[in-house]
Amino acid sequence: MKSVTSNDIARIAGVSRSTVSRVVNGYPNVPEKTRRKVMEVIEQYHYYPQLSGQLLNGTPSRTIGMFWMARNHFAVDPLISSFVMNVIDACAERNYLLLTCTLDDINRDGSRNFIRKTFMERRIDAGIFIGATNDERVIDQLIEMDQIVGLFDYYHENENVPRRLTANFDGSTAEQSIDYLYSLGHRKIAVIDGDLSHISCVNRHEGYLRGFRKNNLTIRNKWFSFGGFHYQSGKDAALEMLKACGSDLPTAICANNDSTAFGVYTACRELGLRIPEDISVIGADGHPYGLTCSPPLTTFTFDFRQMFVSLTNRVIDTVEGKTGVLQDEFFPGTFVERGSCRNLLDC
Amino acid sequence: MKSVTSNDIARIAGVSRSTVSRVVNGYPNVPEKTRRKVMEVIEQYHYYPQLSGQLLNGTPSRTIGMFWMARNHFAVDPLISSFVMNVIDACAERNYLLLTCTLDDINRDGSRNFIRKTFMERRIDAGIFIGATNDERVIDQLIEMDQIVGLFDYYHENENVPRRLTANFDGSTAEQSIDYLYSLGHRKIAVIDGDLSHISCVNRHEGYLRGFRKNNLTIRNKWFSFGGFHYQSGKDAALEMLKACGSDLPTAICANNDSTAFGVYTACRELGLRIPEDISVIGADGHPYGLTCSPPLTTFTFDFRQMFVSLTNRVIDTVEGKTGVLQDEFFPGTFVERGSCRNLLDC
DNA sequence: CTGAAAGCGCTTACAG
DNA sequence: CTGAAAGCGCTTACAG
Repeated sequence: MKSVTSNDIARIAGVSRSTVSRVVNGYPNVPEKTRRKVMEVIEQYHYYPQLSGQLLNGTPSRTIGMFWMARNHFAVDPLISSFVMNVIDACAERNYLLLTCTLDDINRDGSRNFIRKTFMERRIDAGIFIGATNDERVIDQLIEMDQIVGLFDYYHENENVPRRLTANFDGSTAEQSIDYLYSLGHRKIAVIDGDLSHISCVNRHEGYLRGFRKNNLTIRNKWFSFGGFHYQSGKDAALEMLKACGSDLPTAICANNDSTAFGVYTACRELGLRIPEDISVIGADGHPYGLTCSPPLTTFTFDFRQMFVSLTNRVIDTVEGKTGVLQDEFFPGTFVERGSCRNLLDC
Repeated sequence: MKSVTSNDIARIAGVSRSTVSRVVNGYPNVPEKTRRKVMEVIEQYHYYPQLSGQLLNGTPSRTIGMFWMARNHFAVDPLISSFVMNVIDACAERNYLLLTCTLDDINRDGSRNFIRKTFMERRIDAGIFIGATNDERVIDQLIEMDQIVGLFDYYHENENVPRRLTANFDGSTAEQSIDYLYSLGHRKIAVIDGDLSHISCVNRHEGYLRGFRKNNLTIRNKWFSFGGFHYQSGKDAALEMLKACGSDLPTAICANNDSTAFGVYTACRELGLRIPEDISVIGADGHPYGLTCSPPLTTFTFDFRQMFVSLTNRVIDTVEGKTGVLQDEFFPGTFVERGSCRNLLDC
């Protein structure tokens, strides 16, 4: 089916293509009578201007990109899956579309090229990245190429880099985790760190260290172990760490995030350790499973909806040339005491 | 920054735009030496052909649309949020992008117009719909306009409508729910139906009725109540129904889906009814919360990842002109017995 | 093997 | 208020 063009509408309505364009774009210099005549034909023939012609004339695409730096990996996690819905909603509220894809392996040049291509093709007015490591060079390249980039959990030494918007976790929750456990009488505290190529994990790592020092706690190497972001890595790291401890077990474990904490739960169960009777666990994120797991997980919740809605709006503000847009934003965690930490002072 | 065009590349490489185009598109009739020369210039200047020019010549956009028939509504549900990640992954595997948006109110003409516009602008090669009601007329309009449409949970009287691909639930799980409860000795069974403007809910409703008839159970009006898709509607419907029952309570409740079942849990808790001691509950879907809620929910699980990956692939196959694509697919549920149904015959 | 030319559908000064 | 014309960046017959 040949689609109807502005030429067809112009011919049928008895005007020029210029006038059709003026009507479509709502320009004021068209008398009401002409406007009505043209609109009637447009509606009758279901005319919609094609994107290609508009793009060619520099009209913005009103589309935001969203790039996931891994594939077949996020759908299993309800928390991470919700991120994209938040961004979709936020875009839609501003009358933008979201164009998104997962990258199969960001370390392949093909993936980086694909990202650059999506920007340079002018498919999108800006792009948001999830899961970019601290040293991802494609980010810098895009900024150099004058592209607008939004980053979730991304390292930056310099604030206020033009066209770069960030949303990050306030890392002080890690220190507060140690304080809290200390206040419950815990002195032998282990840590399951996350993947330190992500800034949130680095910040939390340093927060744990501050907490240890502040409370004069011994930092034992064998109680520090490195996980990732996810359930399985938390489970593996906890199993390895707890087995290596022999009988000299920690009384509490700080997990880098809630998904990791759920892995710690499983590891403890496999080793016959009860939570919180034998060992306490504290997480960070506010994963929905934390409410219903057994025992419910004590953690710090973050308002992810707010984080993504704000980031998306700041990206769109920048696209639209607004000034004074807040470029770098840190979001605080809220402590939620549930049932996974034992008070040793009650004994 | 003025972006570099095929004209620039042609000039610098000392060839014509035609040759640049041939190199970019990998046509065979370019000698290796010319190809290398042009590729060098392309890489040096970071040249990427703009979408607008290609679109204008009829090149497909390699983009699939995904429309959510409600806004600010899905992010709260981890099951529904995962749908989009599955589609994103499936598109990415085929080297397609996903363009998606939520509609604020499908009953406004503006929303329908926005959908038509997104297709007609040629932004997308096809579109997938989530949450369309049985009688959504924009679907028929799109098919009439030769667009390719993928539908999740959508009614159809006629099979094999050209360019229409569907993914639906096998509705027999509802009948099996009744059979199962009957086998446990339940005779007083209530039903919380879903929103009957969605075909899955209609099919389940009819399945329940078949189950009642088959097992010679009385269908009492006051035990049939109508919820929606979500937690709150399930809770409200259950509260109303249970209060109306007075002392003549059902021994079991079939919830249209798991989210509704969780609402039933809350309603029962508020009324001081224990599950499964006082009342049994069975759901359908395989919601992740069903594993960790208390008691774990007996349900029928569906392989949503498979449903969405298959639907996406069939849509893309159709876009690419493959023949013999399976148009209408039903997916079976798998019974998973957990802890929410009591065996009355054990007493 | 390769270039000149036409054309895809739109918008925007420009001229009237 | 409105039309003719130029131009946006690409691809594709066509001619050589």
